[in-house]
Formats: sequence, structure tokens, C-alpha cells
Amino acid sequence: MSETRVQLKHIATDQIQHANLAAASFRELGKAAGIKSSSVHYHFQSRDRLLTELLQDYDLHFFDVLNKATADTQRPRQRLAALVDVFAQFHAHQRQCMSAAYAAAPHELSDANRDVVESFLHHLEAWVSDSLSRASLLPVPKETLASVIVATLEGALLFDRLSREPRHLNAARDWLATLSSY
Amino acid sequence: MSETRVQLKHIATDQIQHANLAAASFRELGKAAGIKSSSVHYHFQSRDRLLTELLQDYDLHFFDVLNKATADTQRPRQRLAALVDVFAQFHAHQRQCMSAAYAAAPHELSDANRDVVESFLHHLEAWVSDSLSRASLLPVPKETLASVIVATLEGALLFDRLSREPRHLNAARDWLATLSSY
DNA sequence: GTCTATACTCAGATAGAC
DNA sequence: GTCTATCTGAGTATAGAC
Repeated sequence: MSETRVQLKHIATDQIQHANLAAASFRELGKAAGIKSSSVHYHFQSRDRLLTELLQDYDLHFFDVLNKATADTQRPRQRLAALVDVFAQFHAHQRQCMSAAYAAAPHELSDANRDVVESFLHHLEAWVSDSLSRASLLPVPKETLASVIVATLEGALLFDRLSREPRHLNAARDWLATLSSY
Repeated sequence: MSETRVQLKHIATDQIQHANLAAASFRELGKAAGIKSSSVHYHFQSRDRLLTELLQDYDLHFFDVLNKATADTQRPRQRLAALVDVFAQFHAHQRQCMSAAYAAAPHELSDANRDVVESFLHHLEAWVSDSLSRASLLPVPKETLASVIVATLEGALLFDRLSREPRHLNAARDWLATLSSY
């Protein structure tokens, strides 16, 4: 893969996480990479294909980071705390989760890209559900709780991006700490 | 307020909830109302002003509906269920919450509009917090829990819009039912 | 008071230059 | 293999017609 192509993908991901889907236009990408917007088409067949590739890469990278951070523990409490930390880092760098950026523009997504978002979500919920395996006294089945936790963290980051203080993420952290005693 | 102005606002709100902020362009609004995009400028000074007005109206309408639906009960459980119902209705009509649509495009918002979003959020969290007043055995302070609940429902609706089944909203409903016994 | 002609900028994509 | 000139259409906004 050419150097320019790699660079374009980095720029695009950054723009989407910092602003939104629309901010990663071919024009912007080209300008940032020092080529014309029309040249970006050489590297990516279409914008739709680019978006697919970005989210798939994001998925791989996301779980790579998460799994490395939790490689040494099976404790639900510690694993959930590590997940919150990932989101808190996003907030600290004023970045949103790619999946939320995609989900917020449903009409701009092809069916294929909608599927990729859903795939990431299922992936994340499975990770949380697995992490809850050793938890006791859960209020609802762990799959249900995993859905709630994912929605909570994504919603929290979405709204916390509007302000300096990660109010919702902090609230989520406090709440999660009460869920499991392990 | 002229008939056309009212109509334009309805169209705009609908477009934003159905698609996203960008979908409510002056061109689209004009086309749907049968006038030129440039004519929309007579009714609204700027797009920024329009967005402010839409969200303020939404705030009023949202709590009007919610308060009417909960006028006859002070029970936390019933009040939270009514709130979930509002979100479930959004999902059933394939609509998202206006505040989420705004929050998803932070770089497109003026400082004034950012403030309006925050205002809606505080409003909603205060409503949830008040509704929790008679609840007992909460895992965290009611203000904290209110932040979590709002993030959860907003996140759930955001992602459930990608599919037919409101998986996250249903999970949130199950979880909320375990929070309070009243 | 209500609306349009028009200007300018930005979007993605194609055809073709080098 | 890499990049650009150029097309077509969408975006907001201003100046001015009626």
C-alpha cells in the first residue's frame, strides 16, 4: 500500500473522529495530503469504499488496544474500567468513536457500511458480555447488560464532546464500579 | 408567524430527525415548501439561527409530551417507563433525538447552538433526577444515575436506528425496570 | 412582506495527461 | 502508477425584483 494511501486514511479517520463523517471529504483529504481532490480517487475507488475500509481498520485497532490493556486480567471490574479508559482517552483528545460518527448519518451510509457499523457494535457487546462472565449478582442477563453498557458509553462520549468535563463518562464510570464486586 | 415559516420549521425538524443536520439544507427546505432556496432566507436570517430555533422548539415540545404522559404519577418506575416510551416511539418512526443529531456534528455548531444542546441535556437530566426522588436503594447518587440514564437512552436510540429491532432500547428498558421498586 | 436571480464555494466522479 | 482538468450538482448568502 502506497505511502500516500496510508496517509490519506490517517487523515480521514482523524477528521471523522474530530468532526464528523462529512468532514472527511475528498477535497479536504487531498488538501491535507498535498494532492488534488480528484487524485484521491486514484487511491480509493469511491467515498463509500473509503468509509468501509476506515471502519474495518478502526475495528481491528480498537480491539487490539483494548485486548492489550486487559491481557492480564479477567476481573469484570478491571476490564470495564479499561473500556471506560479508552472512551475517556477519546474525550481527552476531543475525539468521538467512529461507530457513533457513522451511526449519526444513517442516510449517508450504504447498506454495506451499515453492516460494518453493526458488526463493530456486536463485536463490542460480545467483548463486554464476555468480560461480565465472572460477575455475580447482575441485575439483568449479561448480554442485556452489555447492550446497555455499550449504549451508555457511546452516548456519554457523544454528549461529553460538547464540553470540557466528561460528566457523562464519569457518571458511567461510577455506575459501572457498582455493578460487580470482582 | 407566517404559514410558510411554520411549514419550513416542520420540514426541517423532520429532516434532521430522520436523517441528520446536513439534510436540512435551505435547498431541500425550499424544494419541499415550493419556493426557492434563496427565499428561505427571508424567513430565517441564517441557517445557524434556524438551528437554534428548531432545538428550542423541540425542547418545549419534548417536555410537554413527557409531562403530559407522566402527569398522573410520581412513581420512578412509571416515569422512567414513560421516558423510554418516548424514545421507543422515535425508533418506531425511524426518528432520532434532535439533541443527538446536533451533538454528532459539533464542528458545525456555533457556540450558541452548543449551549442550546447542553441546555436540553441538563433539562432532561433534571427531569430524570427528579423522577428518581422517591426511588430507594439507588446504586449511585440520583444525579449521577440521571446522567447515565440519559446517555444510555440517547446512545441506544442512535444505534438502534441502524436496524429494525430496538435491541439497545429494549435492553435499557429491562435494566431500568430493576432500578427502583416503586 | 415575500420571493428570485445570481454569485461563490464545496461535494464526488470521470476522462485523460504524464 | 500517479495525478489533474473539468463536469455536474448541492451548499449558504447577498442584492434586488415585485
